[in-house]
Amino acid sequence: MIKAIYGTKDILPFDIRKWYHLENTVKKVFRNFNYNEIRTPVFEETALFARGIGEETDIVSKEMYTFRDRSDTSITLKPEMTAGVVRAYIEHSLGEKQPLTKVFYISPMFRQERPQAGRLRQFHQFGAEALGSPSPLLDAEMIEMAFEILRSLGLKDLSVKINSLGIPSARENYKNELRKYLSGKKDILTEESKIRFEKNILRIFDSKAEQDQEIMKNAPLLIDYLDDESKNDFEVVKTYLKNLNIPFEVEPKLVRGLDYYTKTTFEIISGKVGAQSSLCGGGRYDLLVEELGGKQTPGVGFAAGMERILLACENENVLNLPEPFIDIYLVRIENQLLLKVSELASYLRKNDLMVDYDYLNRSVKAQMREANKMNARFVLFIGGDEFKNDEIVLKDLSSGQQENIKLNELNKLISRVKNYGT
RNA sequence: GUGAGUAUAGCUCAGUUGGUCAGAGCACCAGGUUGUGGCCCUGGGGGUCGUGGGUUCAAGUCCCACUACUCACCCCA
Repeated sequence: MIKAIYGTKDILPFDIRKWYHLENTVKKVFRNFNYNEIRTPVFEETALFARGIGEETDIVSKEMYTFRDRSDTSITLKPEMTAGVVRAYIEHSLGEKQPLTKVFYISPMFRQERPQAGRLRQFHQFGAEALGSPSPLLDAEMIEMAFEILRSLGLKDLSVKINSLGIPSARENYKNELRKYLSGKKDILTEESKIRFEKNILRIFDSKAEQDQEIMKNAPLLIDYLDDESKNDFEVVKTYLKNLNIPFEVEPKLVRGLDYYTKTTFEIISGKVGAQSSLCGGGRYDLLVEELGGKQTPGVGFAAGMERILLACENENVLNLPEPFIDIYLVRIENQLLLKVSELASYLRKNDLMVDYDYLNRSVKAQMREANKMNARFVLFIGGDEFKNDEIVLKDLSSGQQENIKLNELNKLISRVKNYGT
């Protein structure tokens, strides 16, 4: 048997409602903030991600689905969306058409990691990017949108963590301080962290190993070494968040693993989804557009993991979706009336009703069971004496009441069905 | 890449120290007076117990290998 690729999941018909619900919530919130959707290809030239995300990052160095196509071009399935959005922004000169570009996306992403709860190899993210303004107002807006989406889904067990990484020169100064602090203690770090010491010293803060955490507890904090501008912007972000009643914690050890972040970074964590608790993360990236060959353009954005959010919704039991139903199930009393049934179904469907009927030549009883299972509001009987008198029988399944309707008065039937429950 | 755990019907799982152990519930199908559902009752289909070896008179039940899946590390959404 051929099975789905390791780390990929089918979204089956009875699960799709959850996805529609999530997607609709996402689109609604983004629309209210006037973000428009952008769709970029699922694959890009490998160089885009290598330059955008950073060669040394885990994503680029060991998690990308990279292959050569028949023209020997190195292609990569997108592991995140920001690089592609920025590429499109530059390629289509969006910055020339309007000073500020606000976009959102909903898309599958691909990373070859070991799957576990809340982590797949093909997974889905929604997110937003705002390009063209350095204003910390937009940083706060990103957090607000993400929080608003999660909140309107009904999630409660959330915590917002924010930090500032500062501008690169300030960060370099800080890294030197950190190197000084760690130089004498290097030997007691884990092997992993020794490598980080060389490659990306900030990431040592991410380590969950106790011995590392013990050492890092007293390490100098980036937030104390920020440049004045970053410090000021960070204060503005906090002021706005407070004003918006969004609870947050400053987490000085929050380090984003992508190279492009500057200044504000943030993360929203759920206490209900297992080890992969980060539902969304993002931050400012004022140097990325230039890095990818565009004009100097500040940007800020975030991405959220949809599987994780749905997991959180299930574990918090907040997804109270209405039962699916159909309007009418056509029950055929005599099998030779199939042609008439299909004609009626077609007519009713054209009148915007959800209609189904039996395709398996089953008994009336079986057809009724099927109607009940599909949560049909009405059943329409076709056949018998009534049909000989040009009538069909409409039955309201919740009350059990039936009424005969003339075949030339179908409008009456349609309005009856459409006014169900009113 | 590292570690741990699991693997019995479509799904969730029982199967005691190896000897009627191939089961239950749900789901599915058919019937319960010949044209009408939800509840209930009766019956039915469906599994070489992940795969391959081994131990034994006898193996879902013990041992080994392989494969798949799950969780965690790592990393991130």
